[in-house]
Amino acid sequence: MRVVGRPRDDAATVSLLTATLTVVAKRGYHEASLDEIVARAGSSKPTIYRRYRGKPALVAAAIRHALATANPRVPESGDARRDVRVVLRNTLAMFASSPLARVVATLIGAADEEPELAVALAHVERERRALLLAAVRPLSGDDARAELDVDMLLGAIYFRVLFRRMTPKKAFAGELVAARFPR
Amino acid sequence: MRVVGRPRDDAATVSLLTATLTVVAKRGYHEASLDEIVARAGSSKPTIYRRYRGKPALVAAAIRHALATANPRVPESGDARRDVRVVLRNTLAMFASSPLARVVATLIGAADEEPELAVALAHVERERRALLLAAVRPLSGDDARAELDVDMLLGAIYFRVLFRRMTPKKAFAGELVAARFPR
DNA sequence: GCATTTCGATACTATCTAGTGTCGAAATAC
DNA sequence: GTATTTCGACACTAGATAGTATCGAAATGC
Repeated sequence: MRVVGRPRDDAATVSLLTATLTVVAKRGYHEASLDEIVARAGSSKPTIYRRYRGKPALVAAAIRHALATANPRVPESGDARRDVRVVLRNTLAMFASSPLARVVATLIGAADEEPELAVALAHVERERRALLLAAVRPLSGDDARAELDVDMLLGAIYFRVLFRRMTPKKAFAGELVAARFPR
Repeated sequence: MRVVGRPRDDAATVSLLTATLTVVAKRGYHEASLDEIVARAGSSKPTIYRRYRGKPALVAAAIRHALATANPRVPESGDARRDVRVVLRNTLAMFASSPLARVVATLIGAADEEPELAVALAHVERERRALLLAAVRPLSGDDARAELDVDMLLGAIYFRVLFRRMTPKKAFAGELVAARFPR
C-alpha cells in the first residue's frame, strides 16, 4: 500500500476504462490501439501501465467496470413468468445502452488467445445466467430443463444481437417468455 | 478466360483453403498469418494472391469451401418433429467434425472490420436457417413464431458451442425438440 | 520449339503497434 | 521544504506481418 506521493487519479482511471470500451467496440479488440484509447481518454500510455499489466488486462478491467456500472436488478415479484421477462428485458437493455454487445462479439474470438479476456467474458454470462436460472426454475420443473431453458432464452438474445446484428425491441423479452412458457 | 500457359493447380487451391481453415481455427483470424498458412499448405504467398485479393477474401473462400463440402441434408420425412431433430443434429455434427466452429467464433468479431467476412458468415447461418425454418413451420403455427423458434433452437446451439465452448452431444438435438415442442 | 502462365522459394518493403524510457509539472505525506 | 509518486507528453525500440517483386522450373496450347 502506497501512502506517499501523489495519489492515483480515479477520474483518469474511469476515463481510461470507458475510452477502452468505446474504442474496442468501434474497432474490435485487435484493431483497438492503445494510442487511440489514450488519445480519446486524454491520458497517456504510462498511465495505463501503472494500472494494468497490458492490453488484455486493460480490456478485461473495462468489461468489469461496465458490468459493475450496469447493476443487475434481481426481481422477486412472486410471478415467475414476470421475473423471467424482467431479466431478459434487462439483458436487452444492457446490450442496447452500452457498447458492451460489440465488445462481447469481438471478444468471443479473442478469448482463446488471451485467458484474461476469457475470464472477463465468462463473467458477463455467469451473472446473467445465475439470475435467469433462479427465475426460470419454478417454471421449468427439473434442473436440467432449467439449464436448457436458459440456453434457449439467452441463446436467442445473443444470437440475434451478436450473430445476426439485430437490435431487438423490448417486446422481444415478452415474446420469448410467451413462446417458451405458454399459459 | 485464360487458355494459354500452365493451368491452375486445383490441388494447391484445396490445400490452401483447408490450411487456411485449420490455421484460422487454431490461431484466430488476426493471429493467423499467411506465412503459417502457406507453410502448412506447402504453398507460397504468390499462389494466394493469384487467386484471392487478400487475406479476408482467402478466409471467406475457405469458409465457402467448407460449407460446400458439408452438404446440408434436407429432410422430408413427413414427421416434422423428426425433421427438426435431423437439422439440429446435422448442425451439431458440422460443428463437431470440422474446425468451422472456432472459425465462426473468431469471425463474429472480425466481421465488422472486413465486409467480405460478414458476407461469408451470414452465408453460414442463412443456409441452416432456411432448412430449419422449413422444418419448424408446421409445428410453430404462424411465421413470426417460426422465426422465434429458429432463433431459440439455433441460438441455444450457437450459445453453447461458440460462447460457452461446450461440445454438445447428439442427444442435445432431441432435448431441444422435446423442450420446445412437447407432445 | 516458343510463348505464356503456373508453381514454390526467397527476399524485401512498408506499416502498425505493444510496451518502455524519460521528461517537467503537480499533488500528496511528513 | 523535501521526498515520493502521480500526471500527460513525447520519443523510441522491437517485433510481427500483409503484400509485392523476382527467381528458375514446370506445365500447358500452338
